[in-house]
Parts: sequence; structure tokens; C-alpha cells
Amino acid sequence: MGGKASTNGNLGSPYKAKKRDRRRDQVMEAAAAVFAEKGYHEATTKDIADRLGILPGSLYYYIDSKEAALVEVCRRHGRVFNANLRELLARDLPIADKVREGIALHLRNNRLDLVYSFAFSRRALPDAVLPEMKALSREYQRLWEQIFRRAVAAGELAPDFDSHVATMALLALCNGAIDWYEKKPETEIGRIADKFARYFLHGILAGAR
Amino acid sequence: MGGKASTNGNLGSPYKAKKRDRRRDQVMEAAAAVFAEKGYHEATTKDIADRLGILPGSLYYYIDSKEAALVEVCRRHGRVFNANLRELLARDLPIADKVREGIALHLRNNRLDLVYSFAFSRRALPDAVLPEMKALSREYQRLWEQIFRRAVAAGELAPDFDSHVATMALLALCNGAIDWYEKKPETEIGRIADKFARYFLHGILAGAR
Amino acid sequence: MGGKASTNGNLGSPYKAKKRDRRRDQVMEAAAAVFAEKGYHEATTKDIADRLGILPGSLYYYIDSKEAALVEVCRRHGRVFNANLRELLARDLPIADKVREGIALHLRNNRLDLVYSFAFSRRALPDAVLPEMKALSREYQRLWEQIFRRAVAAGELAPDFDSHVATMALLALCNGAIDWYEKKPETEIGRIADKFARYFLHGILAGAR
Amino acid sequence: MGGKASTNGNLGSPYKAKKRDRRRDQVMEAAAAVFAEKGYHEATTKDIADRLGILPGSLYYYIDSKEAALVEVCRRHGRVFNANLRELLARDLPIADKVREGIALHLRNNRLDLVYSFAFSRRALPDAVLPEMKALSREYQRLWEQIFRRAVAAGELAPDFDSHVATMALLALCNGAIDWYEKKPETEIGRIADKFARYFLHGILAGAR
DNA sequence: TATGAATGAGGTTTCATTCAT
DNA sequence: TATGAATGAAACCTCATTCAT
Repeated sequence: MGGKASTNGNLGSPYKAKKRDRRRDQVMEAAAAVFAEKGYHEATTKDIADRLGILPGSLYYYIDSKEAALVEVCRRHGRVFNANLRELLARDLPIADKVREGIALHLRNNRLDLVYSFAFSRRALPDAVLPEMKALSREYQRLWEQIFRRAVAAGELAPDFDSHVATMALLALCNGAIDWYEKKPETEIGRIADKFARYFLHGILAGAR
Repeated sequence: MGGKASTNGNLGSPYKAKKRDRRRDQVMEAAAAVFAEKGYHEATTKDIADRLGILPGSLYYYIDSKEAALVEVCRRHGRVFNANLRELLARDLPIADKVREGIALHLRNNRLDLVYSFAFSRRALPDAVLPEMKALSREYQRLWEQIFRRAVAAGELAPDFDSHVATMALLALCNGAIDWYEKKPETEIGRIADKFARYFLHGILAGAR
Repeated sequence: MGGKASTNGNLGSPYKAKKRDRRRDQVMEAAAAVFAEKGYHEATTKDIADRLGILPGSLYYYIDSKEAALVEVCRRHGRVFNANLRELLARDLPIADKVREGIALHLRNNRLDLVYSFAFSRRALPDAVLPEMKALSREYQRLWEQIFRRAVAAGELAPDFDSHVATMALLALCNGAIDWYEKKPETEIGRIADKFARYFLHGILAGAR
Repeated sequence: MGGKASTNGNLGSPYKAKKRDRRRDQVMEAAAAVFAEKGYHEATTKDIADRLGILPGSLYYYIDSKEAALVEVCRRHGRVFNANLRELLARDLPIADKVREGIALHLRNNRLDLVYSFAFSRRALPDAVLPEMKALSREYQRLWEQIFRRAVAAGELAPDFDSHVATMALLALCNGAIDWYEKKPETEIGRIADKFARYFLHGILAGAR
């Protein structure tokens, strides 16, 4: 500002800015992948750098610290999760379908690193961003609860249905499943989601005498 | 290993041996607690030593390495998990009760360190012991599957019931719930287990219409 | 405390404690010497460790951080400076002798690393300890000012003598001289101090026509 | 190096050369300011570049290295110091006025970066240029000594006056005062210089009984 | 003339581990 | 049975510097 003596104004050239942002995205993706694979503390900056074909020190051209990278990864993924669910909430579907789709979305995103980066790395998040992260997390819960509550209001679920505990159970189910399907092919996820949804909706006793 | 005690000839003195074993148990408990609380990589030998009132170096009188301690902790806990479930399998109870009890057992044990030590620290286990650990883990699964299969055979569950996926769902539900109940008072766990069991047995749609 | 299970009470054994403290003193001396020689930022933990014949990491058995070592070095040296001057203040001497002795003391202590550790490393001190360090520094100034003020009261100095500026000048003279005598033999320092004192007391015009 | 300008044949164009030199001067000024403010080692190339509104890498169009910049800064400032003093030496003034003016000049220049760049960064200078830098420094001393010796010859100072030690004292006084006046307004410097000169000339006992 | 992206050396620090006592 | 002192590897990070564009 003021003192900047740059002769050509291409500093903020949209082309270059975009290119740089793309590289930043790659760095974040690499960080997310490594955090997901190894967990935050076990992940080293060398792991992330290796995935990008650069040296660890070079990462710091794009990030301020490993911790700051975690924060951003969590933020980004948390927003995607919430956006997806918000969209689902707005759609006009029977509760069974919403649950099925919601579970599938969650599992598919889980796969894209989130559970480990977000849910399970929470202990590594700096205090300063905890409120923000907790807000993202609560927002996700609230969206699920709203899905259930609307179904109650529409008579799809019993009037005394406990939307809160149901949400907890659903999230536990999805989050706990990560180890279970992480090596399955993408196509399998749909089938797993279907089965999980069926249990969640009807219970294991359904069809029994 | 074997050579450690070669200096005093009468190492086998049953009294001394027992006393030393008791101390060893304390060390393992301390390690388990710390691993559970912080995760394997974040846990330091100082954390464990502090809990015992000794210095980190002194730990090595009882353990060969931090990693070896993890292995043993996982082994011990895995065996407890399996023993509990084996006992439950042998009891003569309707499937609904077995599921309810099994979930409660799992959640209670989760609390006692296992999920974090065993399930979530698995990535830290050395390759050499992975087969053993996976065997313990598979044994646990198999026991649950057997519970379900016997219920199928007894006509309590539908003939086409998928015991395998049901087990996966149940484990996912229990493991994923750790964050959710870890700060609740011990007495709450029973109630949470009940609710989880109800969902798992009857589904969220039960009572609707 | 409480949980400490040490069987013998030799933890706080005065002999061992003293030995450990002596080693800590050596570490601090090494740090002070290196800070003095190179300045805080140019000094590396390797420099300090080399001087002690250990590895850089081993330093952290005695210190919490390089910065914490600086703080302690400054604290220790600052206290010595003040203690010396307080003693001088209490003695019954004509002002000229006090100035001469005070300058000699300062120069001799300078030699023992202080100026570079304390005065010139101030920019490296963490904010949290700045008040303490400034207090030490102000105390030193105040002691000098008191020396001058007593001389004024005793009629040794003119009634309108500005003790504050005189102190500043004296400190500037002493601090600025470090480069000048740092390679001189110890015996020289006395002579330099004498000459500085003479200038400071009588000015360069003394003896002139 | 030599090849840099080989692409345009008319590199010697006086206009362009002048423009580039001006920019080079700006770079040196920026470097001097940053070295003075933070000290050589704490100063980063980014600090210097920021002050110029460019990126660190761009500096290398003007300088060969950070160290080379320090050398040049020291050289330039040393020459200014010496030139100023040489001029003062040539003037026809009583010794008291010369001392007063010389101190004021020194303090004012100190302010403009020198003490920190030159005197206190000397430890950072590469061996190859140390002789040159020491020569500049010695020249400055010698000029002061000459000032005193002429005063001796003119009978303004006592015949046995020690010009050498007096010079050392004067320089110590000035250099050591930097912390003391660096935050004072420019106008204060004149007054401080006056007081310092008075002490230096007449001593603190002047006016005392 | 300057940018953007990267390098690589070096710095502080942590920590599991060892070993004499 | 435990301590005290140290090791050494590896981690995160900084920064002067380079070079294609």
C-alpha cells in the first residue's frame, strides 16, 4: 500500500491468482489425505510434501503451519458436509429416502478424508478455532435433527421420536464405519449405505417373526 | 527378555515374581489409560511414568519399548473384550437382550480405554503383531456373528438375515459413539446403551404410522 | 507428591540436588558466555552444547528453551550487578572513589558477559519478563543516582547536579566501552577504569590552561 | 555477474545506469534501516523487500547476498562518518566546540542506523572485508585523536593529555548511549549531546566545591 | 525489472531410549 | 528398583537464495 512500487499491475492478475489458488487447493488436499490416512499427529510435513513432490520446507510457501493446515482442512470439509446436508434437507423426499441418501453422502465424504481430519483430529485443534469447529459440527447435527423433526411433524415418525438421540446414533453409525469400508471399492459404498439405512430405519428385527 | 534376570539365581521365587507382576500390571494400566486419553502418538513415556510416580527411564525395567507396551495393552484389552462376549454368547437369552447387554458391555469397555487403545491406535501397531491383533479383532466379530446366527437358527431373526453386515453396523454404532458419551457419567451409559439397542433392534420407524 | 512411590527418600538428597544445581549453573554459564560472544540470535543451542561437551538436545534436560535460558542469564547477571552496586552504595567513601570503584566493577562484570546478555539482548526478551528485566535495569540506575544524590547532599557535588543525566552518561560510557577492552588482559581493566573515572570526574580539560 | 546486461547492447546508457543506481541506493537504504532496527541476523530479506514493496527474490537483482548488502551498508556509513569528522577537523574551532559538535554529529548519525549496522553488527561481517571495515573504524578513531592532538599542540589541552584513551572514552560514551536516546525526539539529541559534551569536557565535579 | 515457486541448509525442540550408579 | 544424565533421530519451521518466466 502506498509504498508498493510495482510497475505493472499484474500482481493480482486473475489468471495468476487462480493458478496459485489451485496449487493451494492441492496442498490442502494433500494435507487432508495425509491427515486422514495417519491422523494429525502421526502425519508429518514430509508426508504431505512427498505427496506433492516438493520438500517439506516448501509447504510453508502455502501454509503458515501444520496446525493451520489442519484448521483449514477441517473448515473446508466441515462446510462441504453441511452444504450437502442442507441441500438434502431442502429436498422433498420421504424420511426413509432422506436417511438413505444422507448416510450415503456421509459415507462418501468420510471417504474423502473427513472423519479422520475433522471428527478424530479434534484433539489437535488449537483452542482459538475450537468454537468455529464446534459450530460447524453442531450445525451438522442440527441439520440432521431438523430432518427428523420435520418427519415427526409430517407424521412420518412417532410423535415422541427423540430426534437428538437418533442423530447421535446415526452419526455414531456412520463415523464408526470408517475402518470397515475404507478399502472397499467406491461402488460398494452405495450398498453399505443402503444396508445401514435399512437397519437404522427398521432395525434388525424387521422381517422376523 | 529371558536374560534379564540371569544375575540372581533364584528369580523364580514365587513371592517376588508375583510382586513384580503386579507392578507390571500397574504399568500396563497406566499405559492403557494414557494411550486411551491421548492416543498412542501423543502419549509420551513421561505421561505414563508420571502416572506411576516414577521417571520415564524407569519404565524400561518393565517394558521393552513404548510400542511393546501398546501391543500388550491391545492384547490384554482384546482378550477381555472377547472373553466378555464369549460369556454372553453362552448365556441363554433372547436376542434382544443379548444385543442390549452386548452393546452395554462394549460401551463400558470402550470407556475403559479400548477404542482408543485398540481400534484407533491400530495404525501404530508394528507389522509383526498385526496378524495377532487382527485375529483378536476378527474373533470379536465372529462372536457377534455367531450370536446373530444362533438367533437366526432359533427363528428369532429372519432366515435371510445378514449376520455379517449386522455385526459391522453394530460395531460401527458402538465405536463411533465414543466421543458422544465419553464425558457422561457412568450411570448414563446404561441408558445410552438401551437406546442404541432399541434403534438397532427396531429401527427408528418403530412406533410410527 | 502423594502419588510418588519412591521407596527411598534420596530424591531430594542434598548432595544430589547440589550436584544437579552445579551442572545447571554450568549450563547457564555456558549460555551466558555464548550469548555474550555472539549475541542471543546468533548464538545457537549447538554453540552452548559444544561448550559443555554435550549434544544440543541434551540441553533441554536443564532448560526449557533457549529463550528461557536467556531470561535466567539476564536475571542472574542483573542481580549480581545490583548487589555489587548496593554494597558500594553502603560504603563510606568520597564520591570520586565510589565512581572509580563503580566503574571498575561495571567493567569487570561487563567482561563476565553481562552487557551483551542483558543490555544488548533486550530485544530478544519475551514480553512476559520484560517488566522484571526493566525493573532490574531501573534498580541499577536508581542505585547510581542515589550515589550521586548522596554526594550532592554531602556537598561533594554541586547543588544543581543532574544525577539522572550523569547516570546515563556513566552507563553509556561503561556500556559503550565493551568492544574496546574485551580483548585486554584482566589487569588492564583497572587502569582503563581509572582513566574513565578521571575523565568522568574531571573532564578532559582538567589540567589544561 | 558480468553477463547480466549482455542482452541489450547499450547497457551503458547513462540515463538507465543512473536510474538503476538510484534504485540501488534505495535498496541499500532499506537494508540499512532494517539492519539498524533489528540487527543483522534478525533482519530478513523479506523485511528489506517489504520496505521497498517488492518480493525478497527481487532483491537479488540489486544485491549479491544479504551479507554483501551489510558490507556495503557498513562501507557507506563508515565513509559518511569519516567524511563528517574530517570536515570538522578542518574547521577552525576551539576544542570544546569541536567536541560538542563531534558528539552531536555522532549521535545524529548513530540514529541513522550506524551503530547497529556497523559497530554492533561487526560480528556478522565476513572475514574478507574485515580489514576494510577495521580500517574505516580506525580512521574514525584517528581523526578524533588528531582533533585532540591538535588541541594539545595548540595548548588547549594539557601536554600529557592521552588522546588515545580520550578517544576511546568519547566513542564509548557515544556508542553506549544509543539505547538511551533512540526514542527521544530529534530535537532532544542536541541537548543530550550538549550535556554529554559538558561532562566530557569538564567532568561531573565541575562547579563542585 | 520483478514475480512465483521452490530449494536446502540449518535452527530449536521433543522424546524414546540407554546405561552407569 | 529406580534415578540422572545423556543420546540421537526426527519433527516443525525459517530463510537466504535460485531460476524460469
